[in-house]
Amino acid sequence: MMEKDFSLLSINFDDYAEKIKALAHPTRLKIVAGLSMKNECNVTKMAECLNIPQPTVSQHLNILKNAGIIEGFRHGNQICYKVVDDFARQAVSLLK
Amino acid sequence: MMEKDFSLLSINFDDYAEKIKALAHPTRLKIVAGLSMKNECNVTKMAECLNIPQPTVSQHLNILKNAGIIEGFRHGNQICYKVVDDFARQAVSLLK
DNA sequence: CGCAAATATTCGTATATTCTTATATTGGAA
DNA sequence: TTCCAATATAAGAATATACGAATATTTGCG
Repeated sequence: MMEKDFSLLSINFDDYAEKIKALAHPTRLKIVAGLSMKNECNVTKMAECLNIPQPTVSQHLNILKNAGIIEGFRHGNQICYKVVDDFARQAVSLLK
Repeated sequence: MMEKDFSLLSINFDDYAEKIKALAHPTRLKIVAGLSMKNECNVTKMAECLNIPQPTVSQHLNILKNAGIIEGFRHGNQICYKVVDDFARQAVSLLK
């Protein structure tokens, strides 16, 4: 099955699985969906909008960051996160 | 952030997260990618191609089935699985 | 410096996943 | 019916995840 599908051979399934795992949580999916519309957002605002504690948001952001999906940019006091991964952006754009 | 994005309000993030979680494993990703090219495949062949034990494959197939991503059709002795979920098909088509 | 706001980290516990091994079920053929 | 191949299920150990609570770090400002 797999050996003969040449087009699949170049895909790094481990890397994608890791990225997908980072997206596989309602809160993180909301964060990425929200960020890919808003362009960027700081942590406190996300925590308010999602109505969950700030440390929990930071933990989710860290998971997304480690997966290479988002990056944070400091603006003075606060840190604005934005989506930097094309696959994640495209995947989230499939949601409806 | 979230409240004002009307286009996000209709998305069921819990359902999608569950589906995405089912895809968030290298083996399951390979299975879905393989099936969406091959159209269908039985369990023994998948186990051979992926080089993993048959019970492990069955367990992964069960996870994908419970998430509504694949369905199995019995052909005599064996069961052929195929992808029946559009989101999963589209998501996997993003891999490269 | 010293304080307050924004964000990150740590830790403990509860729960979920993954994989292996062993066993059960189902269908076809002799 | 009996055997074999294909598939599924069960049980248990190891590992990973999730989340709340407490604490730490960083930055800007007076």
